[in-house]
Amino acid sequence: MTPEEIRELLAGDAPDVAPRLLGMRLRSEIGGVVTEVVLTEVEAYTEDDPASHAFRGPTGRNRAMFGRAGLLYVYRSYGVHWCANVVTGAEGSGQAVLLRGGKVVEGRAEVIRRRGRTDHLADGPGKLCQALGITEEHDGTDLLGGGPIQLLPGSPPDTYLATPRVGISRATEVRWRFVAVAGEG
DNA sequence: GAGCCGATATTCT
DNA sequence: GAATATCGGCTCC
Repeated sequence: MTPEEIRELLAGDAPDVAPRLLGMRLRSEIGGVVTEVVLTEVEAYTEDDPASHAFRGPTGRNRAMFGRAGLLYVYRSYGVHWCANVVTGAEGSGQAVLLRGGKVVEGRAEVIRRRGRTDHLADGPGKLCQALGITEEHDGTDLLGGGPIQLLPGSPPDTYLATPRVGISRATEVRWRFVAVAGEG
């Protein structure tokens, strides 16, 4: 799968794109140090979704969500953690897929150093960002343009679950959280 | 393992 | 002033 093919895939709607991100790899190269995870848990957020940051239109924080498919949207959660999303859909539509968790496959020693522990390295959105060193400086960067944060093809899981999303109070009935079950890499 | 709680930027009421 | 797309440390099983 080429970067062009991934971009084409990401131009679809977030709920369709999200499960296809499972098994793909997210790689970061910061200061010459490479760390990489395989994505195992994601959530879709769309333009007409009351739980989405884009629901009330563009703001200073969410402007990256309205860019072209394949951009990275980074926001601060609870004033403490960073969370990363892949922008999907047509430019200006305000969709994204939240990257909720992954499995470290490269640069494990560096991830342990960044996280300050040896377990639960990237099993949550804030942890995944800390593991890869993703911060506000990467907000709006292109994941398919050879930048420091890259989305690469991988092996899709054998199966995945679709469940309600986590940590939200509106539109809780849609099952737009996708979790890899087996063969995640 | 489950439940409580503090940290705190951005947005909304 | 309140809520939020969280996490880690603590307590009590």
